[in-house]
Amino acid sequence: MIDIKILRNNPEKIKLNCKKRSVTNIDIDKLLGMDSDYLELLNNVENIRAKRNRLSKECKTNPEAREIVKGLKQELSDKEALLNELKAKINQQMAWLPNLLSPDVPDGNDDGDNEELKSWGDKPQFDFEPLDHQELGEKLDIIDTKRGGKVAQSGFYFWKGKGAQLASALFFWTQQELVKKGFTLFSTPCAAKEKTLYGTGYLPFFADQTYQLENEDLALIGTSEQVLVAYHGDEILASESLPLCYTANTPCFRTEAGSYGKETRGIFRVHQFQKVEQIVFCLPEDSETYHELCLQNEEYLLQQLNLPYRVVNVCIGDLGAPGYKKYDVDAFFPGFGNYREVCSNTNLNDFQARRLSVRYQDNNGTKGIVHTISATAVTDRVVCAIMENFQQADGSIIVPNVLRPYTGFDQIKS
RNA sequence: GGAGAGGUGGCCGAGUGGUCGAAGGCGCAGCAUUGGAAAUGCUGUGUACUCUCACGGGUACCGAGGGUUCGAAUCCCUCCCUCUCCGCCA
Repeated sequence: MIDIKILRNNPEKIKLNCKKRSVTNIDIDKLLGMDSDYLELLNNVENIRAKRNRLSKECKTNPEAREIVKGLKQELSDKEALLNELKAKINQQMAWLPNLLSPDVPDGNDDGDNEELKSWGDKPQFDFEPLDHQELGEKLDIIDTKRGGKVAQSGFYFWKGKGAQLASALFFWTQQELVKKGFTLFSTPCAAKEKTLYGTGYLPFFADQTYQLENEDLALIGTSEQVLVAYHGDEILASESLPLCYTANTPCFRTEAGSYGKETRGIFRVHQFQKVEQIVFCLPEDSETYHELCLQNEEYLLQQLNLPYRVVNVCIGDLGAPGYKKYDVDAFFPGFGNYREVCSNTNLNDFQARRLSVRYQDNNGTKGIVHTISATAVTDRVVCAIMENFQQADGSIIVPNVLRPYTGFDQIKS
């Protein structure tokens, strides 16, 4: 949520931001008009209430006061109804305003315009034609998308046998590494109510991505970010307790409405995947630092796995509405022949925290709204990257050293 | 699923129509006392919105929403949530 005071004091800033982000469904001038109507009416209503409260105290001794207050009732309730209506309309519009942008965010329309910041690792050289993870997975009988479709739907899949062991090893190892780095591990609800999704900015912006449960105010989570950030909703955190660094390993459910084509081959874009997440709550002045720190963690993990990757600074057109600044980390997928996104790391600024009312207070009593960072650690996509990068001529896959203590084997072969 | 109890400020807890934004306690902060601390004493200590250059006002909030009333934490209705016991169960 944008601070409405920014809108009042500097509407041009908000207009420019909307223009940059190609937001056309909000009429800022109309919104401002509604807001000033609202403030005027609010003032009016509060004055009537003040009069009522004053006179009510006299009613015991002064029967005339009672008649005057009775006369105010209808006017007050009419105006209150109008006030509520106006407020709801304003909130509805405000909810669609995208976050402000960091000055670091590059211009651009889509992921092709993202700015590459660095790359790490050597792309593997093969003296054979490398396969993609789907084909490898089928040959080794460790990925089963066919039966995923049979029992659930296309877009669901099974990890099987050593594939499942490899995936479990990756997730467990990642959790351990993050805990070593000071993150608190959570096991979370995998369903969340509307307020939670709204508070984290997934509603209204990504409404078509959520699996809604029938006859319940519940949807399957699209990411543990939704529940981990909302965890501190309506709370005031002591500033000395910050930063709070949280992690969880959960399934993530996404309808992926409208995703077809080559990008969807294999288990790259699916309805359910597993993700280890990094969430940080911090003081506003520290969010840049922790945004970078989460990136370092992502890089550390990929380096430990020895996966070549690049880091990109995501451009305006590819940055979701709640984001203030975002880095993607793309691992190299030899079977696909290109880099593909495995991590995204977003500084959300106070956008979520304002919606959810997550505040801090320091020893002087100064209060403010915290900033949140939401960053991937690893997902199933990283397992796919491991498969494609460490495939051998005979179709087997070498397990990265760091995972061997958790898999109990160093190679997957048919 | 059945039966019961309950939701009040950071926490505990009083409060059944006006003097209640809310006693009392704990916690926290400041001051005094001390070599320093503990203990003790005094003082202060909710949130949000809004008006005002400011000092300082106003409004709202006792789980949520509605109703009754001149006036609701308190009465009525609906919903949500929590706890206890029984049953069932991964």
